[in-house]
Amino acid sequence: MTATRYHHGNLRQALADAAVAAARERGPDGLAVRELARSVGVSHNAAYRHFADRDALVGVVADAGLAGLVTAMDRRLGEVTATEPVARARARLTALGTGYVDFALAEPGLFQVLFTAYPDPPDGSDASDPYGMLNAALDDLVAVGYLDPALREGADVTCWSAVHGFAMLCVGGPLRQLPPVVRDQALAAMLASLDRAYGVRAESSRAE
Amino acid sequence: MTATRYHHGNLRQALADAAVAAARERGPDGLAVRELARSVGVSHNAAYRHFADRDALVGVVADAGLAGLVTAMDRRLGEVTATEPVARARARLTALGTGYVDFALAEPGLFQVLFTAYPDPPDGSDASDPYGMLNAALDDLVAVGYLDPALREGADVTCWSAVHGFAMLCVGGPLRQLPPVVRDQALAAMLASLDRAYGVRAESSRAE
DNA sequence: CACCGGTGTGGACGCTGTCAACATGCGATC
DNA sequence: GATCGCATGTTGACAGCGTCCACACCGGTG
Repeated sequence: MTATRYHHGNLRQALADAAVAAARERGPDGLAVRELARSVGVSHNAAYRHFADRDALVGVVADAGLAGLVTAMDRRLGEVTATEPVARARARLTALGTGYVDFALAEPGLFQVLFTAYPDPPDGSDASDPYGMLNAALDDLVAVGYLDPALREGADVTCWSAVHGFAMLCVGGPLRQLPPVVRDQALAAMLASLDRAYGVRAESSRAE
Repeated sequence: MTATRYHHGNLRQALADAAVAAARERGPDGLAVRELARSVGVSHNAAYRHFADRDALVGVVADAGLAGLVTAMDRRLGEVTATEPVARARARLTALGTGYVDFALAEPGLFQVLFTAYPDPPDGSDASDPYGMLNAALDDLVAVGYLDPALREGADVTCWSAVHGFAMLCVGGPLRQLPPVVRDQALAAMLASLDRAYGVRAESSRAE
């Protein structure tokens, strides 16, 4: 335990912890540098020895949120029991979406902070990033022959958009009052729609 | 012209106009009561004769945003030329989505303000409300025989989520840097996916 | 003409983020 | 082992914010 190292404690970590706690309870607006400093028993401005400005502190909370999001998605991924390749790949895509919304609903404060300060444009190939996880799942869906390769491009943005929009509408958005039961049914219907949209061969996508 | 009626002008309208202008240029954070008062040449606190608090002023901007959103959706609706009922209903749903994103990208500030203060839970039956417009389009899709009635429930939330999520990710979100061309293609792909998901008969939605 | 109430003003309080100057004490150096 | 430097923490200040209160104005009503 290297708790009380320097002058007082290891302030940086203490502030980060307090910031995450505050964000969980009161969302993005609950993150005030002065109040956090006060809450860890240190005078204002001390925080500025460890964080360039408020945004840097928010960034740390965003990182924590991102980690939580990944964890929630991983948890759902782990619950997939199907072994038949196609069924498994489809279930895994749905699991990712469910985990995403799980996190948003369980940690609305962190979720909101995360998307006011998302750690820069994801390249989509990092498997420890939500976007990377999604891409991997979609690639897998192609590999097992369920997703038409012609529909692969843009599928990532489509899936992310659907799930993200659902979360945003339900967390502080216009659908915030939706009863949990209805909400869960709507989510299931949405994920089923995506599954359906991607399981169909391209010839039926003729427009006009 | 009833411009200078009372003491000075009709302050309420002047403040509302200034607020909308500020929101357009600098988003939700650009809405400061004191600054708005200053910008219309009146001392701070004067605004409090016309708006209970800052939230009330933000609400006015949100209303303006909502109106703009409806206008953008209506515009796209008006561009639909198809006459064959099924093709027309499908095109109208896609048009609504396109209009929604049009507005978000053209007026990111208003769009963001709108969704930090959405005028209370929409009941979905008002045809001058975006959610109502969406529901009407979906009902129409059922009426013309394209959308399976069994899939109608939840379709509203699915469509709204997809389009809203796309807008949020592209406006200040992780996908804010997406090149416009790629962005437009992704949107088209998403709308096509929704169209596909709803045009398919239910028997293919068997899971597991 | 007097007055009353809707409207605008000025001042104050407490909160915020951030900068500058000052104090403190750990750890490396002589 | 004493000393010095630098990272760390403190105090004070400034500008900006939202909001409350007391006061000033002025137009329409009695």
